[in-house]
Amino acid sequence: MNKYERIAREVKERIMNKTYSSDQPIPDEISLASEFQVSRMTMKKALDTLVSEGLLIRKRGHGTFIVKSAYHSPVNVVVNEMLGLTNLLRGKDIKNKIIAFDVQFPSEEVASQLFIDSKSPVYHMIRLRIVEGEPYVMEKTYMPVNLISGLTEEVLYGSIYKHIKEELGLNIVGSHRTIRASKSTKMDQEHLICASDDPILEIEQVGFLDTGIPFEYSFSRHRYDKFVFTTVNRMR
Amino acid sequence: MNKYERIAREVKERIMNKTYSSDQPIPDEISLASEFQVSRMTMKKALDTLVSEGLLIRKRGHGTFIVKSAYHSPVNVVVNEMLGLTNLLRGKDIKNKIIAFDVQFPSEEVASQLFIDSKSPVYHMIRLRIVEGEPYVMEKTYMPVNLISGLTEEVLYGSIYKHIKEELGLNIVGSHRTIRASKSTKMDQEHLICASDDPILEIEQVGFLDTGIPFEYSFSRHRYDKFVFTTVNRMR
DNA sequence: GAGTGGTCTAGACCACTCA
DNA sequence: GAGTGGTCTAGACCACTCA
Repeated sequence: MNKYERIAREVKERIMNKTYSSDQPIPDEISLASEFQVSRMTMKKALDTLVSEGLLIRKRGHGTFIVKSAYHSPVNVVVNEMLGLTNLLRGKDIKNKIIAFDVQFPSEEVASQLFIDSKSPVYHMIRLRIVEGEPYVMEKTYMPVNLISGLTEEVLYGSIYKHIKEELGLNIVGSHRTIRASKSTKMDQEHLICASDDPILEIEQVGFLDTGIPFEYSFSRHRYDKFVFTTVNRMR
Repeated sequence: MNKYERIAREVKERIMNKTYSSDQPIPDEISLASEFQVSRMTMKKALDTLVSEGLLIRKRGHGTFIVKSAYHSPVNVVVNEMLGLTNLLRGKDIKNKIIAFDVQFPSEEVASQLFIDSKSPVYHMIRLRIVEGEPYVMEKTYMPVNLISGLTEEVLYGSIYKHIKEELGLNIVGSHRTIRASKSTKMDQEHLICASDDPILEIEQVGFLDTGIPFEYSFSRHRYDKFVFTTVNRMR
């Protein structure tokens, strides 16, 4: 582990166990750098990671303060969902039901999001993810055939992300997401077993690889009572 | 403007106008640092800001790549909503309707989120924000009276954030948010003029100051057809 | 082995805050 | 004026990737 990661972990521990009181600033960068025997830049980097996690606030000329609401909740639960549901809910019983699986030419929208042309085929998949016997989310996913090869029903019953990482050796690094509320459709009601007036939390996502190339365009429709999305927002 | 900001802006411009092709990595750090006549650390910092905006991907031993989907959408539209609706929709005609405005002792949940005790009074406000004549969002907000003083109906008709910044001289720096889909209530239907089966996109937020102290706990209920939330997600 | 980005150092100067 | 964090430098060593 890097120095700054180790130090960030230690400082976080001190915040959480109240070694540092939230009534006053934590020690200044120079003192901390000296205590941990690192350069000031490294100390700053350690603190910056805690700032981006929403635990600390820094103010030039003033000091570094603990964000009181940091004590509350495990923050950013959902940021890891990019790992794939299989990974996010590791240890739970997850079953997949395949509702659709075919290959097609992309619509204009799909081609545009995946940066491919309209004659380049895509996989089209709809899966229902069932967690501990309860329907959780229905995912409609498009992936370019020439990038993500070898998808089979067997893969779809397991983890597509695992296939991409382990079989294809590709690195998934991020996504752009749009989150919205939506009315439930007949199809939602049937598969997610929800009432006609139950809303749906929809996440539209373009996932990309470490080459910057998009590999998936998907719509995940979640039961409104089983899913929330959390973020930390920091102004400049 | 700092060097790294100026350089980030220039590189972003080059990405957008296709000076750098997305088919191959952009020039390496050392070449760029030399071109811009800065140290490598500063060049790295400039590129890191573009990575966090979702425009670039970096891969050790390999290079720095353009994220193709970056060309698409203006990313992170909503991150700035912390500025307050008045600021976000600057130039539009925004009217506020005050549905409730009183002072009360906080519930256990409110006291806990605001880190105050249950005998410390809070403002309780419900406002309907009307944009260009159309109801847009209904906000229920709690603020500690001993921190955010001087709220009046006049302030509520304008911008509370402006009051906090300009009259009280406090600095708003961030928030923790939870986003969910919700059924519409009778009250939503009445004020947001929506149908009984229209869903609501709800954002629960704890906002905090540069001292780390929470100053607001709010629930914003948005019409599902007028609001989406966008994020950039990056794995480590 | 050559090229890439990641981390780290030991300093410097500066902007901002408070007294 | 003393104390704080923000930026910047000119180097160093390293881990990773590809050929």
